[in-house]
Amino acid sequence: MSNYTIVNLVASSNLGQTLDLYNLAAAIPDVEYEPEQFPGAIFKLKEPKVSLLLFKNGKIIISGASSEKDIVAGIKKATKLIGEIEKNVKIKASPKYEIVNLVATSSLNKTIDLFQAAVTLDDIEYEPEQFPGAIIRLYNPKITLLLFKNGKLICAGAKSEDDINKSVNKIKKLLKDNKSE
Amino acid sequence: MSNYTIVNLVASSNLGQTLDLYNLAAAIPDVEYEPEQFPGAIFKLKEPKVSLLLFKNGKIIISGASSEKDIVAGIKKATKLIGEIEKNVKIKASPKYEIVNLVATSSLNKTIDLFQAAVTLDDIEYEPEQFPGAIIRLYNPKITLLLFKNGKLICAGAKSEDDINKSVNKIKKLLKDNKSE
DNA sequence: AATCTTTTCATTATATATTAAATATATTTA
DNA sequence: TAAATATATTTAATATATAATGAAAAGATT
Repeated sequence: MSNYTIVNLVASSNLGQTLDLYNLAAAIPDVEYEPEQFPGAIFKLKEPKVSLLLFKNGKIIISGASSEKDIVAGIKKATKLIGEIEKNVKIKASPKYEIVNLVATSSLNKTIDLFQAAVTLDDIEYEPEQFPGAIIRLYNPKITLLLFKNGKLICAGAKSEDDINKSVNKIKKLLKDNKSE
Repeated sequence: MSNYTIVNLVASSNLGQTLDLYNLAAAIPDVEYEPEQFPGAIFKLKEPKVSLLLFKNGKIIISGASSEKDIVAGIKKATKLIGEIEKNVKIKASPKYEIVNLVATSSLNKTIDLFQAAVTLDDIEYEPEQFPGAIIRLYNPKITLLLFKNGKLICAGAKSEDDINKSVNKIKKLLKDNKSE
């Protein structure tokens, strides 16, 4: 089992009702809507601290949570506030949603020679001038890792915690012999 | 007496002989000369770690030292290396030089409300969007201070340590009543 | 059919911005 | 033609921006 910390969850859901985004933005101070800039309205909640993207067709995206609990709480709270304006929108006890992206941090607990890693591994990009971390792509599970020379890493694109576990274990194995002075 | 740390000394001196900068750059690897870019040649020493600007007329500028000892050592070492190329240049036991700028850091040991300082003091500029520190100009001695909200400050433009002492004491007095929450 | 727009989050390194001073060139402004 | 600014060197302080990753959504643009 690997050690990691989930730092961001992104989920999609559907309110099942069309939304009048202009109306919502006018009625709720925390809703920003600039259709010229982006077709979705932005709804920022303080507690739980998550951001929602609201679309005309009722689909929504929730991001910024670090647990599924906050995803659910965020959907419920937003639904409640939206429901006060748009009468057709109802709060559900167990809103359906799908986790589309999970971002986590972890550490190999040793410094890494990224130049060496760049020649040892296959799907790795390392351009220190452009970005200080190396970009490693794994294909099963399909996730992308950002690896830094102090051994800290970011795992992005996971659909489940199992994906994170597998990829952290995989990269640990791949870099078992990486030695930095 | 105030607490401060000298972080940079700039001094000017004169070798008393004209220099062939092209020749020096060709003979000494650490001398860079690009007349299109700057009329002086740049001579970087590792020990002591100082940089010298060499001009055709023999005048030189030494910067990067944190003590006069390093200024003297830097002039002697550079003179020796230059003397091996330019035979007229001689090493002096006590080279003459003038300290033209002294930069020091210090601290008021308390956080400062820079917005409040900006309205309380006279010759102060504070534009946080542009630079996080406030710029304070003192006229006797004529030095400029950069003051940060954590109380740390930089004193630039001093000709002597006495100038630093006086200005740090002065700003301490001026900000005696500045209270930050 | 791609790519851009926006939101979130961790990570790290680098760049920017500012100050003073001397030096000596070129360029720009008045 | 005189004065001012640009070039380059050094040094501390600090805040902010950038770079890159992934994913969904629905528009506009290429």
